[in-house]
Amino acid sequence: MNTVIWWIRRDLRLIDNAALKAADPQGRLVLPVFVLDPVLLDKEAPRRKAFLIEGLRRLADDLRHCGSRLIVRSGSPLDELTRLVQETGASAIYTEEDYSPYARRRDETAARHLPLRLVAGLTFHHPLSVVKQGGTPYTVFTPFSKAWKALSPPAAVDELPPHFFQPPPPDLTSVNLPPTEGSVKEFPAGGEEASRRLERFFRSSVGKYHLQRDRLDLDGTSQLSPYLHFGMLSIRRVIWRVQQIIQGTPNPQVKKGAETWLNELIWREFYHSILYHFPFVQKEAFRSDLRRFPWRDSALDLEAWKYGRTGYPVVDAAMRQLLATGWMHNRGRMIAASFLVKDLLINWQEGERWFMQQLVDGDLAANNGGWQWTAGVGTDAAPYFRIFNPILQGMKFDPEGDYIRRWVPELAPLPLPYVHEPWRLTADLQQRYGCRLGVTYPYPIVDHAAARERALAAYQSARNSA
DNA sequence: TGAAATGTTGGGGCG
DNA sequence: ACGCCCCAACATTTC
Repeated sequence: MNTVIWWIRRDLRLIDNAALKAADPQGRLVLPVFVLDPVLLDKEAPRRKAFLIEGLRRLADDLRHCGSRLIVRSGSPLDELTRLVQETGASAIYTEEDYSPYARRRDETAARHLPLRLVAGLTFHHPLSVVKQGGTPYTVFTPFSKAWKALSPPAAVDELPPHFFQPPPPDLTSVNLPPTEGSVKEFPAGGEEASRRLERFFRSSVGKYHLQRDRLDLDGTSQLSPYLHFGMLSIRRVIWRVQQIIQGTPNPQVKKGAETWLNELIWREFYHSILYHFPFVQKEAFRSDLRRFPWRDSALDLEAWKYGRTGYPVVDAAMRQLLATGWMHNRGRMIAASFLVKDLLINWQEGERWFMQQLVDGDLAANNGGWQWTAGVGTDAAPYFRIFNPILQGMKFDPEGDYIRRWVPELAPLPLPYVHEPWRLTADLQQRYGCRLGVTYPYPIVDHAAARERALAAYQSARNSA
């Protein structure tokens, strides 16, 4: 019987998996293989590693139920796959194409030595198919999204996993998955959980998404990003479903919410496309005129930001949510990022690195794109003078202060105006609420009004000297 | 996917 | 009744 390998990387699912389908488990002996690559895993953030390993366990269970077995190997993918092809006589290796720079180098090398078949699936539309006349890529979101929407969608989705696999030969060795040190309790891994969340989001939140998505104190977002990052959920299936809602709903509110959410998914597609076409953004700013910039070098301020001790409640709440859960509300990401870059004037790449170390959904394309956007150095970036006021952002998107109280417990007793501006507490009030400024909660590490002027001046001079 | 500064308007208090 | 001023509310411009 013809034997092929399904090389699993960021597509940890059986439902609607294009690479798996191309491997054809109904017609051939498909060997599901995951290679623990030390180049990737040794520097992977602990939380993402735990999420990945747990996801592999779930996938192994799912495969067992389909009569198969997950083969896990450890080492360089090229070596391990070469060995597997020799051991099994596999005629082809099917795998989902990954657009990140390391993955592309790895796969190019593998393709020179092995019968590698790359199958699209990481994004709904391949970055090469959303391009301008003449084939040049878009660098501005709105025209990108227009072109994206004008494309005809890929083939229909498989809503069920393949029922039956040929079992791999029993003597084929597989290493144990490493033990996971502390799972991510807010995000149980696996396709089943991902599907449950998708259905819950469609049932209860998508219709209000446009109204609630920016509210830090509400659960208005889908929280699907970790699952999409590792392909525990098919982006194709997700987008199919949301398009069905947009076209099928008689309710204009639901339609609006679904359209707004789809737009966010298109941002994901956009940043994957940017990374694909401009891989250098991993290392430097997209805009060459802002690559040399007078960033401040303050280890102390950076630490205060990382651990939620800036003295600005909404920033600290967001940073502590990240530290505690591995996830941060999107509005929080923008506020915290703006604060690091504009108020502290610290290099956006420091923030990018910290987010990647902490986020369970950390994704090179999306995280890098978001940071470059905030810093105003990327494609279609926020203008340099767009500086978030952390107090106003807090009052607007956490109107009752509940998000702050949840993540910054020392501010929990404070009533409304003070929870956003604790530095305004008089000595008497500090006494009453058990909040001692400079002791239980820090004074602001910068004055926002002054920091704003400083940032404007720095960006002005960088523009002038470029 | 901002915010602050500046400009404009119009209602009301008041001499 | 009238004109003047104040200022809130809104609009526009600027960073």
